[in-house]
Amino acid sequence: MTEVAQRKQDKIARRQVDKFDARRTELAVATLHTLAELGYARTSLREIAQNSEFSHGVLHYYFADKRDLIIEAVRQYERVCVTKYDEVVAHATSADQLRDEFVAMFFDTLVQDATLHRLWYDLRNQSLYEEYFRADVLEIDGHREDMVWRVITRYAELRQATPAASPGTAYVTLDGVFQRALLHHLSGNAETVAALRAELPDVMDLLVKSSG
Amino acid sequence: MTEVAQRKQDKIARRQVDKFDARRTELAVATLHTLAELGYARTSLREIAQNSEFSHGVLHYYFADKRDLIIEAVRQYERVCVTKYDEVVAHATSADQLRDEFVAMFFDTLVQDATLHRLWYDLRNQSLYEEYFRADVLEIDGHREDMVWRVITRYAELRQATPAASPGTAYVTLDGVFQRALLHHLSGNAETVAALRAELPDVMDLLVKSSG
DNA sequence: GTTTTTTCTTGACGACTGTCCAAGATTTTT
DNA sequence: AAAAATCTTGGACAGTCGTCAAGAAAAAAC
Repeated sequence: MTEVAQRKQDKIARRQVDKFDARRTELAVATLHTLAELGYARTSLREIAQNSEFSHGVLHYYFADKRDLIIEAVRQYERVCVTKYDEVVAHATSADQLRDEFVAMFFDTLVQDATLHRLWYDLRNQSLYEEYFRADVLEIDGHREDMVWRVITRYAELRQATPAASPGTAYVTLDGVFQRALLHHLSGNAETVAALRAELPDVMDLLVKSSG
Repeated sequence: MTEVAQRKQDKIARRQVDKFDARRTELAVATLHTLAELGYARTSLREIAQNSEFSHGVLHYYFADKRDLIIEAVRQYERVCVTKYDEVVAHATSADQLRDEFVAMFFDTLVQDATLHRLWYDLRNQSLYEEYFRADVLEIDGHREDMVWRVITRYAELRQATPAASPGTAYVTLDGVFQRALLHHLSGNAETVAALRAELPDVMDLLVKSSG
């Protein structure tokens, strides 16, 4: 085969791979939405297919089995949800501003992306029972911790203070508040959510201490 | 009917009810263990029956349906797990002792009752998708918060300090540490668990402040 | 335009699910 | 000892599940 023909072949092969991957991603996104709506326990392949424009059989053309599909959906979640607060951090010029905008973003995504967030907690928990996507969960959890840490260190910096807790503690605290707010939001308990919102600035201040 | 005969009838009726309830409880406990082992998504009635000494048909004699059974299992969980730390609180005579024994108990139950704890988080999360046992979940969550608050207030008292956070914040923080420790424990990540253990005293101190 | 390759649909499979029920076993009451 | 009430079994039921394969449809290559 000539060099030119070889290059042409490669280009075709690459295009096919790209197309294949694009469809995989498309189906993984449909899976993500179905999971968010129904939860891990109630999501079937036929239901996923109905949330796409294909029939259920196609899923086994693009994925080895259900696990393979769910792993890909988890990775889609990662791409979506782990840089939410970075623009707030980059944009804020004072501690009060960062705090206020963080709180606003926190409760905005709580309401806006509630089903996606409950899916995250569902998946993290399922990984306690089945190992097959645990590695992805741990990776995402790490990225979430990093994101929280960027917020807290920047907040401390603007306050001319230092963090009062480790990255891990800061993460589980804010994540705990979020989990609780999500539970009460989905339970229709608006006043509890409002109380958590009013309290979140105090929680942030708890995580930094004034003196260096 | 004479008064005596009436009383006798009542006694019989009560005995029957007691027996019925005893069997219900027995089956609910078997359900709880099956759920802890397999998780909500993978627990079937036949599997539950196999973890008891009865056949699967009997479950519909004592419970209206699967939901009814799971609700009862959730309530069994509540009876088991929400007074763990009270003896530590009652027994401790110094802040250091309370802190050390709390940490010890914390990581003891983490390992000892790991499957039961992961079930709790699973059920709390399922209640974000289905409403039918959400009330029980919220009640249990409240009891867990109360328990944590008893620990923290007593710890602050012994330290001659006051709590630095609200009951809710204190709860989500310690519960967040626990969730994270559980995840890494079940992932076989012993050194991360050890790090969380080493850090837990600092987290407790974060939740109380020295000056009144 | 025809052949080849890729993509997708449809229907079937065996296994499993919650639910219900007829029948029998067991216990309690008379 | 007979009768009645209670308890338990095991199988049938209508669905649903993940998986797979044969063939239709579409796209690409020639």
